[in-house]
Amino acid sequence: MRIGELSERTGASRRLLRYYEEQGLIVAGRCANGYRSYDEPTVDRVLQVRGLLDAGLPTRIIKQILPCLDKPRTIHFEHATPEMIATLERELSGMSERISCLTRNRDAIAEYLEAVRVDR
DNA sequence: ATTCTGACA
DNA sequence: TGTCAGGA
Repeated sequence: MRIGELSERTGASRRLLRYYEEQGLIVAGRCANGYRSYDEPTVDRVLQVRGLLDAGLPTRIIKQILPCLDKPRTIHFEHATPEMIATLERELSGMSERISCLTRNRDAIAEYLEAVRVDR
C-alpha cells in the first residue's frame, strides 16, 4: 500500500509517516515511480510506534527496542539485549519522574478548580 | 488525484 | 508537525 492508505489506517499523517521513516522507526520500499510502498505488518508497526511515542518514549529509544516489537500492544523481551535493558531502566526512571510531576500538577489544578467551583 | 523532496512568515 | 513549492 502507499502512504495515503497507511495514513488512513494508522491515523498518522503522511508527514509523520515520512518522519518516522527518517528516524528509522519504520521501513518503506519504493515503487518504480518513486512512491513509498508499505507491507501489511507496517500497519501494526506504526500503531506500535505511536503507542510508545504517546507513552513519552523518544524516537531514539524506540529505535533501539524496535526489534522487540511485533504485534500491537506487545513487546517481545526474548530479543532483549543488555544494552536494551539498561536503556529501558533509565527510561523507567524518567517515566516515574514525569508521572510524579504530572500528578503534582494535576492535583494542584484539581484543587484550584475546586476552589473556583465553590465561590461560583 | 497522489506522492516526492526540501524548507520555514 | 503543518504546509507550501515545483515536479513527476
